[in-house]
Order: sequence, then C-alpha cells, then structure tokens
Amino acid sequence: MSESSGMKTQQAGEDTALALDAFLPYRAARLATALSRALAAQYEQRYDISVSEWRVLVHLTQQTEISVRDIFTRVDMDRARVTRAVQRLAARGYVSKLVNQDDRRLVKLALTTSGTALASELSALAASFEADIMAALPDGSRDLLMAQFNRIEAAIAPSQPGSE
Amino acid sequence: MSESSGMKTQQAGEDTALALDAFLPYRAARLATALSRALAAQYEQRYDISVSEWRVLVHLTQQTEISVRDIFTRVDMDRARVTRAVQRLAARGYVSKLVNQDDRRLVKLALTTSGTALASELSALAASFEADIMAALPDGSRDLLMAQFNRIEAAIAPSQPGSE
DNA sequence: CCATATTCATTTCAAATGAAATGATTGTCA
DNA sequence: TGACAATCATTTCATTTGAAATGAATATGG
Repeated sequence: MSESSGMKTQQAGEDTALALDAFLPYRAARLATALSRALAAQYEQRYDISVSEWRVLVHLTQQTEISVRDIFTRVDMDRARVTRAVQRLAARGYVSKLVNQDDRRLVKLALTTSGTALASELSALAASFEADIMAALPDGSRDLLMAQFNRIEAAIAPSQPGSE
Repeated sequence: MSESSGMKTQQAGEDTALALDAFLPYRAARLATALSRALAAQYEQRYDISVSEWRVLVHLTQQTEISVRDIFTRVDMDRARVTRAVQRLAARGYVSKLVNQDDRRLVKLALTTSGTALASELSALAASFEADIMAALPDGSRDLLMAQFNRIEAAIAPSQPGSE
C-alpha cells in the first residue's frame, strides 16, 4: 500500500518551527531513556530483574514495611504495575507480603534476607554507574541538577495534581 | 492468596542504601514523565494526538522529506512505533507518504497542508508550555541544562552504542 | 447500628509495545 | 553478472501496559 496520490505537502514555516534539540520535555525524555537503558543493561540479564522490579526493590531499601500504595505514589508507576512487580519479586523470594493487621486492606511489604542481599548489590551497581557519569561533570553538578529538577517539578505540579 | 508464612525479613543496611531522591536516573525518569504528561494533557484530547504522533509530527517540521529511519534514529522510538504513528497520521491526512525514487526501500514523509497547520498549533502550544516552566527558573537555566544533558548523554554513549 | 461511600490491592480486558519474521529493494564482491 | 549480504518498512505475535471492574475491608453519616 504505497498510497498518497495528489496530496499536497508543505513545509512548516521556519518561524514557528520548534527547536526540538533544545526543548526541555523532549530532551528530558531522551536523557531519562538513555540513563534507564544504560543502567538496566547492567542488571537486567545478570540478575533477571526488570526496571519495574528494580524500582520496587530499591524503594524497599528506603523504608521497611510499606504498602503498594506507598510505592506507586512515590515512584512513577501505577497500582497494577507495582502489584505485578511485587508478585514476581515475592514469587522469587525477594519480598515478603503480609497483611497489615491495623488495616487489613493494606499489604505490608518488606525485603527478605535474599532480597536485602540483592538490593545491596543492585544499589552498589547503581551508585557506581552514577559515579562514572558524575565524574564527567563539573563538581557540584549533582546538587545543581537536583535543585533544577526540583524547581521544574514544582512548576509543573499546579497543573498536574497527581490525583484523578 | 495472602501468603508468606515464616519468611524472614530484614532491613537493608543503612550504609548501602541508595539515596533515591538524589539518584540521577530515577530523578530524570520522574522529571521526564511529569513533563510528558503535563504537556500531553494539553493536546491529547483537544487534538486527539498521541505522544508518538506528536513526536513524529514535530519532527517533520524540522526537515521535510525524511524517512521512517531518520525519525527513529533521532527520536527515542523503535521502527514499529514510528511506522504506526505515521500510519495514523497519514490516515487522518496530516502526513503524506511517497516512495523515494532514488532508493525505493525508503519512504518520503512530509507534512500535508493540514498537517503543517496542526504542527504549528502544537508547536506554539509546546513553546508556551515550556516558557511557563522556564519562567520559574533563573535566567540562563535552559542553556545550562542543555549543556549538562549533553555531557551526560556523551558520558553514557560509550557503553551504549545505540546500534547492534 | 445500618446503609452507603471510600480506600486498597488485585484482576480483567482491550490497546500499546517491541523483538523477531517477512517482503521488497539495494549493495557487495567473486 | 549473479549469488549473497545488508537495509528499509511493515507485519506478526507474545508480552506489557494501564483504565476500569472487582472484591474485600474500613470510614462516614444518618
């Protein structure tokens, strides 16, 4: 189906052309994907862990005994995705799931012994990955970047409440 | 299935805990998603355009008569995704597809008249969206951010050839 | 108290995704 | 030239995704 008969084409006006290479949302997406892929390349096959699982795992090192909700409100993942990542991690013995007795709707998630070990390895790998990148930037770049990211996220927030 | 019988749990060592809120790949992903969503909220329903379609459309304003390959090597989308976005745009008359006579394997993509009009609207919307965000940052932030992004991408590149 | 609304986690289901297969064309080099 | 490799766009197919439905538990208000 090599179509298009007498369809008129026209070039976009130069004046309205968006400078894609300097367009923040585009560049942020490109950067995030490149970072995510490069990092994932270091653990996906070696540990048989997906990006979703990595996020849940590392998140569980931050604080113990958290619920599915605690995770998906912080990380950028919806309920279903967190649930599925947790299922896979639990099936492999890295994460334990217990019913919260104070509120039996909630699940108490925690790392098992082997999950802790795995998370430590992954954390070390991630830290060194990031260190390599930061080494290519001027001193203080991380703090500067984080400050900028914070401001940008704050500027977005008003129109993006995060709830529905 | 509320499982987990006598599964031992344990907290990750504080020393090895990754500071997720200051971890570049995590923060970049969060930022990119927030930006993409906030921007998409402004055009998805109004113009019935998906993120993939937006990318192809805006990319076509950069240079005319490009191929599917030209797009997916620049934008972060694989062949199939670009093909499908183009199909939808062509079906709606925004993009024309012609066989490149110099190399008949290639497709010559170009905006139609209505595609150009739509792309202009979307570009203007995007520019104003970004301007609102940049207004919340100190002067010169964009150049600084782009310079930092460039350096980071360059630092990743060696281990991420991009081809296979 | 009881009825109704709300909150969680999970499941369902249709759509999106991407790796690999396919078909068509062009490049290579013996 | 002619076989074989390489490239491009598309399609196929199994998996992933997320919005909405579901089921279970708790909160609220009359």
